[in-house]
Amino acid sequence: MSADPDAAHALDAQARVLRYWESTGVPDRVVAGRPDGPVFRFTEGPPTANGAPHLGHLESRTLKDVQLRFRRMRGYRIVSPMAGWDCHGLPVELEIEKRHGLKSKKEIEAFGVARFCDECRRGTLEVADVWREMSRQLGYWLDYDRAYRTMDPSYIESVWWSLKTLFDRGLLEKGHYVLPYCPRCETPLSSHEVAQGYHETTDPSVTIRLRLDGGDDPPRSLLVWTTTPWTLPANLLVAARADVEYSVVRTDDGSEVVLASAAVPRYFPPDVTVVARLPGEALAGRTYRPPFDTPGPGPGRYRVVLDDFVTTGDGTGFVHIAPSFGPDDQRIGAREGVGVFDPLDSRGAFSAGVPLVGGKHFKAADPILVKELAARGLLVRSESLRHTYPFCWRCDSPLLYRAIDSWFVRTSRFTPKLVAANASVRWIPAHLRDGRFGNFLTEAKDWALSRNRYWGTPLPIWLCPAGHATCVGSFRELAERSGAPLPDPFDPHRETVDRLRLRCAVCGAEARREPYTIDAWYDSGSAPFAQFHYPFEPGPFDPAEPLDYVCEGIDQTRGWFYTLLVLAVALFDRPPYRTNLTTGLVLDDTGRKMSKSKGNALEPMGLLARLGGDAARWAFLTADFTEDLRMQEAAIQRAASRTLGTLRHVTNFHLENARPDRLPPATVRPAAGTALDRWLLSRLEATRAAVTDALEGFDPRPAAASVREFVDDLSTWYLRRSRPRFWGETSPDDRRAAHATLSYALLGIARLAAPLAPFLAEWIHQEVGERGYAEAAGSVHATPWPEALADRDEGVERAMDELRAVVEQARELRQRAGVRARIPLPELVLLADAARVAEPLGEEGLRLLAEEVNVRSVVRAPAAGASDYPEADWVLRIDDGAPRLALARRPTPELLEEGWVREVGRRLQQTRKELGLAYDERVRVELFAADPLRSTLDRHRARLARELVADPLELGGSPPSDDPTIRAWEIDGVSFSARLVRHPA
RNA sequence: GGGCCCAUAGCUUAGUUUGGCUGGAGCACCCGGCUGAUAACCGGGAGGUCGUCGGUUCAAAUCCGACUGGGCCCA
Repeated sequence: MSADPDAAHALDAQARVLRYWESTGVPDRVVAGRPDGPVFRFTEGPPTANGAPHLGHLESRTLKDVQLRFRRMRGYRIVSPMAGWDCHGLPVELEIEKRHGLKSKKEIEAFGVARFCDECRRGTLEVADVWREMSRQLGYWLDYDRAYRTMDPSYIESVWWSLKTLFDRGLLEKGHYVLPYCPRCETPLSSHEVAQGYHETTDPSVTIRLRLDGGDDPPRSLLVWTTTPWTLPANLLVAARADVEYSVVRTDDGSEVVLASAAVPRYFPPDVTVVARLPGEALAGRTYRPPFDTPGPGPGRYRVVLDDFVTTGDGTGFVHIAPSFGPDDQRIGAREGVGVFDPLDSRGAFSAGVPLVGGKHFKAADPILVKELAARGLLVRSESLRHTYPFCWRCDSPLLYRAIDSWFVRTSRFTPKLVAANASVRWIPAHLRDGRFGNFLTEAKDWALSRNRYWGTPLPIWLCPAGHATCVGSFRELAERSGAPLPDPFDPHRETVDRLRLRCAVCGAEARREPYTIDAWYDSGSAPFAQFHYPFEPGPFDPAEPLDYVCEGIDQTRGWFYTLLVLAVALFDRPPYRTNLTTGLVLDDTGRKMSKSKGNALEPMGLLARLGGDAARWAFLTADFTEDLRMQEAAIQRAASRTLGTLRHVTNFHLENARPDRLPPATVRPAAGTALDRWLLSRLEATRAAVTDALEGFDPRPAAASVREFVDDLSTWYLRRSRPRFWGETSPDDRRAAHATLSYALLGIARLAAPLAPFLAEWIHQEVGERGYAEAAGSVHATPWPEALADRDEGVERAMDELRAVVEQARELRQRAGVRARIPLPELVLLADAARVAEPLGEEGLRLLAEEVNVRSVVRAPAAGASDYPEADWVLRIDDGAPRLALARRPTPELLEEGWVREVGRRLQQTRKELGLAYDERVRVELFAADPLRSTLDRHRARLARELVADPLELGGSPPSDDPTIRAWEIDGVSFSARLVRHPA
């Protein structure tokens, strides 16, 4: 599967762990936490049930899982661990439309609403298995078997309850307002849906003139700029601004045009003749000839009105007003009493009666109308403009703003409460609270809730002929008001509820349902209570308590994070969540947004299959996930193998040593052993404290960093300096102490890393702990979070840091002395303040130094001076003018000889390894060297033979030439060679 | 037009909250060393206008202002 051996090991271990979890039911047992523990409130933001997961989902799910695993180990009960599915809305409808070739609502109605909804219901969870498998391979534990679904009758009933609550509080009302509208889907969208779909586009940018009525001589015209020529047939007014100065300019053809003085340079050369200047006020009330002769409403139209929304930043200082096609237009139209005129049908086509463009789609009308304006001499300038424009977030059609009947949640009535609730939320990163999200709140408009669609939670409102609205808050109420029992089972989607006629709650007349569904974002915002069928069934939902933790991508600030807030405040008068962790976007390695259409998307399932879940998690945990993240597979692999791979190797090393001798793991804190052991255990405890603090604070970055530092220390210092202890080269007791310390540290770090890298942690826990993957209770994820793993000894930690710094400096001295590391030198002297280095480690500290630097002895000499160490015999490290370290420059003849034996032995050991010999397997060795090396080796023949398990070890002067089985080396100008032959089995 | 975030070596980045010793580290590169777990590790080298300009200060990567570039969101 993967070419990388480290990834291959990780995948093997992961597969083993998954088999164990699944065969013993570990996740089922652990996922909800401790039943009697304190409650940790969480809700999984429901993904759209028919979209595939992308890398951003891996990121937020990693961050969710880390926190949930930590809380479980801390003894909390997770409310709730349920997965969730967002089943309703356009995404599903579009898929079904595509599948059946349906192109409009008319065709859907012909297809049959009941049949259509049925198809949607069946089509909604088709990708659930992919999500489940992604979670499995990422190690994201959720309860998928009891996942909540926004289309379930119980869920819908809870949503109805909440709608009725809003209705009774006067927060759910009908209005006729200009809204963003998708002509393809034939439905309005809410502002947070629109927010998902802005992108760059090119539109016409035309300036036309509108001839003013009256006796001007020469005739005067207003210059008007628009990027939506198709709205000109609906023009009813032109707006100017009272306090802006306008200029009357003479044009080449002798006529005069009026425009804001600030706009003159954009349209005319500097030497143009300005006939007059006047304030906008002076133009109020003037009438003009409309651009197109279309039958519009009432009197008062086609005149200049004043409004402060007019700016001169671009355009001409005159704004064409079509009250049906813009929020400001609507407001001004209403104020001026000209009503609205909407020549478009529900699909965005002009009605048949409109000249020139009758039956044409609004976008198709643009060029036709521009051409006509040109023909009539009204077109002053025609360009195109590149700008951002909203498109339908699902079907990508250009939206239009139009006045439409719609039901609203009156969020603008409680904006201050939204702001206050948000103020108490801990946002990570913190700037979102008052920045991007807070900014959005203060501008919050009413929430356009209703959708003119089919597959969604039906709006539970019935209208009687007198216009009284009856909102139904439960199935029981529905049955009572309809006067007949509901079918059993009852599925409250359009095909059933549309048929029901109710008794009006006000006048008792027959009421029909308002034929709308609701925004699917309302469904998902209801998840904290609706997943429990609140308030109809007893359950763990507490209306007084916010969620403790939510975590999603930044795109949810206008989506789920927002709807959670609105509903929590409107229904329960409290914040929705205490901590909100928001991730940035996941970008490709060149910093572009990943998208399937660009072909630059790293596909999450492939990534997981190649690298494993822990590697993917580690990449997200060690990066700054609050920023946009560039993801490169090679970088993920590198980051993961640096820490997780090293930890895996340390574990393997331990197992290779422990198993042949059946040394049991230390499951309780080992008794105080050597300084090195005490140091490692103190570091383990320091790591425990750091990881605990970080995860308590909901930020896993410092936790992952602490684990990485511990693994570095474990591998590059503890193990490196302890090796001979594990071979039993010290004493049996010391071997046991080293083994106990290492196994205890591995079991400890496994528990600390369990929330971060659950597969590796489980593997270590099982392998080192010798649990045999036998029972669910033995899982590392079922163990309590460690309270104290060892005694912290900061004195020892500091001392070891000092000692390691001295080692590095001594190595530098050795290099300056020009003596290879394998040749022992007689002495290292610690001078001045260095003489006190690592004192808490006692004699052992000096021994560690001696071994690591390869000197016979290390001595402290606080009182000595530089003159005691002449340069002929010593290399000195001098800091601030004073010598700190002195290293004897030359080996004695005996040390030199010993060093050469080690050099040769080392090369032969390497050859043994390359031949694939087991470390205790005998080998036939012929060694060739000239004097004086030959006689040196001869004197140490017995020792060499023992270390190499050589039988026999023969020594010759010069090798037979041209024998390809002979290996030759040269060190510092001295040559030797050898032939190793394995004994026949 | 408005809001928010970001900018440190070829790449990834620590340090910015609370101004203070020669701005650390990893990858890659060059030289050398070490290695019976390791794509590990160790020493040395090369590589930085800390985006630009200005201000505050004894002292600015850090605080303030303006600008440039990138990203996200809104209108």
